[in-house]
Parts: sequence; structure tokens; C-alpha cells
Amino acid sequence: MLLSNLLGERLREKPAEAKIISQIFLLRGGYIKRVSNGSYSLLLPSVLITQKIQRIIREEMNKIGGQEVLMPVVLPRELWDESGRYESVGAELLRFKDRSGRDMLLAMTHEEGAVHLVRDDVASYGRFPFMLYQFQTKFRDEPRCKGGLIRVREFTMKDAYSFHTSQADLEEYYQKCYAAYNNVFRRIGIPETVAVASDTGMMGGKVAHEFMLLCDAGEDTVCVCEKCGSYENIEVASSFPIGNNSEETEISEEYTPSTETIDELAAHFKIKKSQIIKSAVFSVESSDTIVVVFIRGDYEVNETKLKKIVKANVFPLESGNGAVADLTFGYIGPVGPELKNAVIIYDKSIAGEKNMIAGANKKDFHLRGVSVPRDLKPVEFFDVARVNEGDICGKCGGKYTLKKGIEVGNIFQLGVKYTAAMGMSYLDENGESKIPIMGCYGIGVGRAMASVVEARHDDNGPIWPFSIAPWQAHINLLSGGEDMRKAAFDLYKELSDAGVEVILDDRRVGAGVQFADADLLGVPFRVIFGAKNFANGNAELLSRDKKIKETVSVGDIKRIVTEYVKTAVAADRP
RNA sequence: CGGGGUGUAGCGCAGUUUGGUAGCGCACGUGGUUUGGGACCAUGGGGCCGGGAGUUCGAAUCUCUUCACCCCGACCA
Repeated sequence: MLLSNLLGERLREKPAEAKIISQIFLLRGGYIKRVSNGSYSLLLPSVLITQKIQRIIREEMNKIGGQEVLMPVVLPRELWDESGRYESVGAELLRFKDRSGRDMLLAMTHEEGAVHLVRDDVASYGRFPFMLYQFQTKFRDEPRCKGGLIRVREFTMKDAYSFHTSQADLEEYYQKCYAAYNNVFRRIGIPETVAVASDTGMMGGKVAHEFMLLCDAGEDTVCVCEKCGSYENIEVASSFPIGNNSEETEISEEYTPSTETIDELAAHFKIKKSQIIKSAVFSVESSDTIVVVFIRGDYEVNETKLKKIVKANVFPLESGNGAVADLTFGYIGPVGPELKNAVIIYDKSIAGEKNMIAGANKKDFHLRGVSVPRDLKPVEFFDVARVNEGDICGKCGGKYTLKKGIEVGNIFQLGVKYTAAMGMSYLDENGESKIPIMGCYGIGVGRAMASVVEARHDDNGPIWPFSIAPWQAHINLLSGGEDMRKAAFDLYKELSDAGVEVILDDRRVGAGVQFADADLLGVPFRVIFGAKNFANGNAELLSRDKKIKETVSVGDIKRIVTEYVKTAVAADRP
């Protein structure tokens, strides 16, 4: 490739819309161009990088017995009616009509498609297990896209679906896929990616892991326990709150005007937030019921956990937000007049607490000295609290730290949710009809590329790992005589003929421009033809990470670069 | 969907308060001087100032409306 022909301008300044490292460098380096909110065109460097990422994923999927297929992006409503997801999935599923008025959708995932593809053919247990996968465009009408390729509406995803005759077989395969994913992330240059126990969300099923690259640009929060080495998405993590160990005291009512927030209340009584029992009120989707959660003042409600307990979608309610009778917002408490029409949930953070402050269910009044064991009727405690930094790990007693992470992949044990709903079955050894058990496994290709930038860059641009770099060698041809220009073009041709992927900066521009652009393109090996070195028969060899910097004879360059490349290629092949 | 902010050349921005014919830097064309970390001189091209409606002799500027984007929340495999 000649740089003078490469489409996509490299920018000196960061575009105003760019906020995070990968977005800034991908835009500045001419990798991507925004078309509309959450959709980007990819230019050649991105295409080359994602092709290499796909090649690595393909190799790892094939190694665990996957077979590649390709399903349509546009699916008919009927297929998603079979699973029930046409109704259950929200506005992120883009629905539309074709010319004859038939309901269609843009598939955001392909469980239905996968079951449809195989359900008529695989009628015998002897055909199991198997896995199919594809690289395909996904469209999700996200309410809020951000971060360049980190969160987009249209993207390429590797999605895989496995089918099994037993839970044990699924679990064994799940482990294989888990290992394959670790291989993928190691090979594309983000070996620090960790598997995080996660919620299953709209996918259904029980066991799931997200593969997270821990970095500040991430949108997910991960609870990390250094002691037992566990990683959990904060959506599912549980901790043991540290109790206040207060002495039991008399209960008394106190006039507390203008203390509707926890901060105001803590200031009024000159106490810590953990000595307060606060309430959080939620409405329940398609129901008149409201849910009141009593939780310690230093905790927030984890809505994912709450949804599982009430088995429905919940939305936070605030005063003035809908007329809720019998509730004195800001002064709701667990003791005293009973709350009507409400489901009460007690979080385990208040279990055993004594001498607590709580609302008196009366405007401008709070109770002092509330003792949970003494003053509350025997109640069941649930776990609906969001873990706080420094909490005690629910498994080993270590301390949690909270980190941000980018979800680059995920794996789910789906069970029979789709196969049962869509009527897939096979005959087992005894001739009995059985329902196959499924797993599914996804990797966002563009997000993976952006994640590598987050993890591998310096102030000047991405430092692509050799395995996915758009080119293997970058030749800088600085200003000089025509003989030097010829030597650079000769090297370009010789390296290309030797199978090295090489880009030559043939533009007659200043050295600074060439170097800045080379850094933005992030190619691992660079050969610099400059007049002074060339006068002595030399050129400079420089690696993008600056670890290699040597002056070599022009006659030796081809051999040296080819050796470096050969070594790097060998290192990439496991 | 709520709260806040911004829309002026491919990119980054000034001009808006106080209405008077569209500016700067980078990028781009041409000529010349430079040449190892985003050079310099000269000269040139490129804008219905997000869209629509209004006020006015006159609107980038004032009013109304609409759209897009950014941030914070809500939502999210």
C-alpha cells in the first residue's frame, strides 16, 4: 500500500465528539468515520485489523469444533414470536414492515435463527453436540451510543450457538469455549481480559460470564476480590455489610423538618449514613403494585437483583413522580403505620442493626433508636444492595475493589429456553423425545479492536500488537535524492514479494508529518530512509513501541525485517 | 424519556451580549524556499452560519419551532 493512495485523513486535532482514547485515535488515524449516531464506516486500516481479529477468532472456534454459517440480518416476526422475544424485548429491537406489510426485524442476536437453522435436521442424539457460529452485522437501537466503537448501534459480532443432550455436556463445552475466548483475547493483544460472572439479562439461562478488559473507559463495573481472585459484575455481586454493633436504646420520635435526603438526615443527627434505615420506592412494570425497599443508608439498591426478586421490571419512584397514596416520601420507615398496597423488601444490610434512625411514616418526623430485631416483625431479609468499594467478599471474606471494564465478549448457558419454545427435539438412545440444551457465545469485533487501543497506546497513537496490525512494516521515505527514493521503492517491492504486509509513505512531506502519521497507524516495524543515513549506505529500523532502534545497512534491511516478521508470525501461531 | 450544553468550510474554533454583506488556524490548489518529530513565504479555491417560520429596510446575531450532536441520569447481550 502506498500511503499517498490511502483513503482516510489523519487529523492533527481530536474531533470534538471524541471522549475516550480509542475513539480519539481511531478518528484521528483515519480508521473510522461516523455516519450517524452509533454507526461508523470503516476505512482500510480498520478493515485489515478486523479481518485479522476475525481470522484469529475463526481459528479458535474451529479448534473447538465450530462450523461457520451465515444467517440473515433481517428476520420475520414469526421467528421471534416463537421465542416470545418479539414482545419481550424493548425498543432496542428495530421492528419494521416490508412492502407487503409483513412485520420484520433486524436481528440483534441469533438464538432464534440458529434454532431455526438446525431444528429440522438434527433429529437424533447421535448428531450432538455441535456448535455453529457466524460473523455478522448486528443492529441494536441503543438509547445512547458513545465512545466510538465501544458502544454502537450497528456492529460486527461473532456469535456462536452450541447444542447439547445434557447439562453436563453443555458445561464441559462451556469450559472449552471459555478457554478458547481466553486464547482469542491473548492472541489479539489484550491478555489482561478477565472472565467476570454476570447476569443473564434478556438472554435467559443461569450461568454466564462476561469477558472484560479492565480499564477506565469501561462502562461496566466489576467487583474484584484480590483474596479469592473472583471477578463479578456488580449486577450480581453480593457482599457482607459490616455491622454498626450499636447498643439497643429506647425508641423515640423526633421532629426533623427538611430532612428528606440521607445527607440532610445524617447532618441533622450528626451520624454516619450507615446508622440510617432508608427507603427506596419502585413501581412495577404493568402492575399497580409498588415496592418499598428498606436498606441501610450507605447502600444503594441494585435494580437487577430487585428485578429478580419481584420477577418483573422495576422503575425508581420519586416524590411527585406519580401519585402514590399513603406514602410520605422522605419519611418512610419500617416501623409504625403499615404501608398499604406495597410490597416491602428488607435488605440484609439492616439485619441485626440497633439504634438506627428511620422515617416515622409521618411528614417531618423520624424515629431514633430503631432496633431491627426488636421493633420489626419477624421478616425475611433479601440481598438487593449494590456492593460498595471495600465491602467484604461474599465468598471468602476478602475485600472488594470496584473497577471499570469493557465487555468484549460473553458466554451464556442458555438451557432449553429457545429449543423448548421453538419446538426443537431429538430422539435419545431409548427413542424418547428430548429437548436440546443450548449455550451461546459472543464477541464484538469492532469493540475488541477499540479495546486493544485502550490497552495498547502511547501519547501519539495505537501500538498494534503484531497479530492484528493493519500492516507489518511501514517505510518512511523522507526527503532526499532520487536514488534514495528508488531504494525505498525497491525495498517496498522486495518486502511485498517476500510476503510482508508493507505500507510505504511515498508522500513528499516533512519528516514530522510522516512520523506523526506513522505513529497513528501504529505499525509494529518501521524503516526510515533519511538522507544522512542513506549517504552512509544505511537506514534506520524502529519498532512502534521504540524497543528496537538500530541503524542498519540498506543491503541488510530486507533480510532483517523479514526475520523480525517471521519471528513475530511464529509467536502468534500457538 | 428527564436535566444541562453545543450547532459557523473536511477538522479545531472566533464572531451572537449591542442586528449592518463571513473570519482565524490546520487541511486542500498553484509558485518558490525548506527537509529526521505535525516547516516558511506568496497566492488561490471552498460556507443558503443545522432546517423551517417570524420580527426588521436589513438576521450567524432577536423570537418561535424543529432536527442533530455532546454531557449527566434512565435504559442496555
